[in-house]
Amino acid sequence: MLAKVGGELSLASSIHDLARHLNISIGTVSRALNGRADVNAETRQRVLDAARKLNYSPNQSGRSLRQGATRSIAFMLQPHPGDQQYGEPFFIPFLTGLQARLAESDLDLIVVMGAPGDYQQERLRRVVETRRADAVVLAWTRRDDERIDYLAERGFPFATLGRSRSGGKSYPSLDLDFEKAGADAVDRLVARGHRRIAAIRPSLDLNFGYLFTTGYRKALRRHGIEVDPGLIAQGFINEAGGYQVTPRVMLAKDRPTAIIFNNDAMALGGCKALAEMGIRPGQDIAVIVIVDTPLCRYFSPALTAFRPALEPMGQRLAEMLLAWLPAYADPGGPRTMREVWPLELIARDSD
Amino acid sequence: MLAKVGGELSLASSIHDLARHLNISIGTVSRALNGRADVNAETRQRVLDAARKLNYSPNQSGRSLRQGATRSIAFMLQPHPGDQQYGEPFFIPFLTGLQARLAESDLDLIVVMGAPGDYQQERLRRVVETRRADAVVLAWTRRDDERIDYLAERGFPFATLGRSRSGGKSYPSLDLDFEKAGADAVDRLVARGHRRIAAIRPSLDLNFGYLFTTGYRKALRRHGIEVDPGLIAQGFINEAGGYQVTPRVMLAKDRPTAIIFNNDAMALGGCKALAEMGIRPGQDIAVIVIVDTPLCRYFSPALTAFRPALEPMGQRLAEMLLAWLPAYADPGGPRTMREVWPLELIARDSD
DNA sequence: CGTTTTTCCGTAAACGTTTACGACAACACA
DNA sequence: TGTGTTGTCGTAAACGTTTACGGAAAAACG
Repeated sequence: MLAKVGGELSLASSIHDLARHLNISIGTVSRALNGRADVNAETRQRVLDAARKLNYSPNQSGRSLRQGATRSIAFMLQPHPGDQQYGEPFFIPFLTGLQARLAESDLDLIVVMGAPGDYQQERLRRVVETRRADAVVLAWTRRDDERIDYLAERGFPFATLGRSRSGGKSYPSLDLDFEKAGADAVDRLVARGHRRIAAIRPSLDLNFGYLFTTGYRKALRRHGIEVDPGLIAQGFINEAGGYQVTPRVMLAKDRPTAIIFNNDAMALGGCKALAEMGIRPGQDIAVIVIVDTPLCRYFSPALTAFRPALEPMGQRLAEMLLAWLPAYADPGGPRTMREVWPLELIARDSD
Repeated sequence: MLAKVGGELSLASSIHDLARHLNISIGTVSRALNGRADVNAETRQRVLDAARKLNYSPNQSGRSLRQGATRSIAFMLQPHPGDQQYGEPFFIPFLTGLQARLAESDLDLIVVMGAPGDYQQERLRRVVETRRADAVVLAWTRRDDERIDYLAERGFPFATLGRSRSGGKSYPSLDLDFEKAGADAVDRLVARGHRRIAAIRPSLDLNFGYLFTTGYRKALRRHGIEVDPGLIAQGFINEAGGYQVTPRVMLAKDRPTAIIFNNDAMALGGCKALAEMGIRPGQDIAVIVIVDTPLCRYFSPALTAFRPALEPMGQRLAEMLLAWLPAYADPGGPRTMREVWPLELIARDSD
């Protein structure tokens, strides 16, 4: 039963309409709807029925204002400088999980993207200061991340996908064990007889690049292999980066017999460069990718890669974040500070 | 100057604080901030200065409630049934453009994703009925799209990325000319001597799949080539779909000498299948992809593909949508109904 | 039957804005 | 001087909720 107002279909039916229709007060309607105890069972049923019939659902702006909570979480997708369009298939399943869990608690997901090179300080401020979201989720944390400093100082709730060096602050974070993956990749290659192993990675400023490199170096040393700086190359975290940079390690005095890519996009670009040099992954050189995507599986040859459980991670981080929000979780409940998830090796044909 | 309240850092400073601090009324403060004419120039300056000093920005919930507008737009990312995780690198640049333009008008972007197979009717209803967004952007429109019917019937503002068959409704939409791209691909292949041209596409229910197929068929007939159903295969719009389905057309009595893929992901899967059959794209068979991504460029051989201008499209659709929203545009301004953008051929090495 | 407790509901304030309205002073004009 | 106009600002209502509080009726208890 939508009211016709001035010839236009009125979308809104307010709690007042409902109350008037039922001949009871709006207070009672609200209490009935929100499952409060002090309302007669029969009354509640009548309210529920009427709400369904009148197609009523509470106006979110009204609720937000009254409760001081917007029921939405902002996800800050910070592009890496130098990154181009496309990219980030990585985030889609993560976001799927995140959004699914938030939706369960009736929370919306606001996505804030920045222009490349924009470090989002401004956009973040806007979200925080205008109270557009109850909390934010940060992705692609940097080793020193000013966003974290800002939020922590403000006391604004947040969670991060990825770790950061900034110490002393307490907030939920979820990360992948890039260090172990880097080490595992080396172990696997060494076990297969490789000694000259190259690494293609993004800026160390991106914490996962740093972690990966750390694992790579440690494992090499553990095997008594000297780390050759000529076998480590840094590029933009995309196809172009891998393409540009891979030839450098291949032109080292003593050619590597294996390459570890920190990223599927870099691997794709790198393999392109290899192909142009007449070098075939899986035959002439071993290739391992740290973050698996469908690309790795369907590339020819299929690329051995370390797979993250992205969708469950999204769900989990939402869970962790909610536990920190007094409005949505009981304050006494358990609150997890940080979790580091493993990457699962998917052995394929490239190494 | 943040006020300490009960030992906790108070994030909010309301318009009342500002007014008290300046010894003027909140009405004047509001008018000054919103650039109304009836406020003294000096007073306005004082307000602006104080707002900056006190770090004030208006609470969005309060504004929303009063103005009846949430200043946010919801983007519905509807997964195709059968689609898996990852996927949709396509949407990232589109979203980047969309969000950039919305941010210019101080609008936020809410992203609503659905579980695979979930047609989002429910999620859409929630957004509309709880007034969480002022408008909705639909993606991956289907030939008959119930979401469009729902929104149009409700009179809720929306725009679509992609066309739909549903007639008589007026709303802004932006689409790519898949029909022309399909035809152009055929033309190009025919010009290069091909007569047996296969097409790998998703369900015809997805409108772009339908449009592509239409263009493909028309062009073939125009060249006097009979359309062979055995050369058309339908699969899920992802790598697995292309992989599963491509062998079917290759096993036709009279083998195709060229394949057009409707999608980069399907192309990747298809090329994998081809590789396993010992068929090399660019040498043993010509391959063209309709929607270009970095994958096409960095694949070996680089895939000839039709490229969309995704980021500008995102901006444009935001623009078109805003023109339809009385709250954000002057009602007399020009309103565009539908635009169809071309896909640019990027000739590479696969055909 | 009187008192206390419980059950249920209405009243009204509050959240932070924006804005219609009116008031007042200053100014212009005749 | 009287009247009209303009410029500036304060007052208060309104947006749609939730919730603290109190009150009336019903139930429980002695």
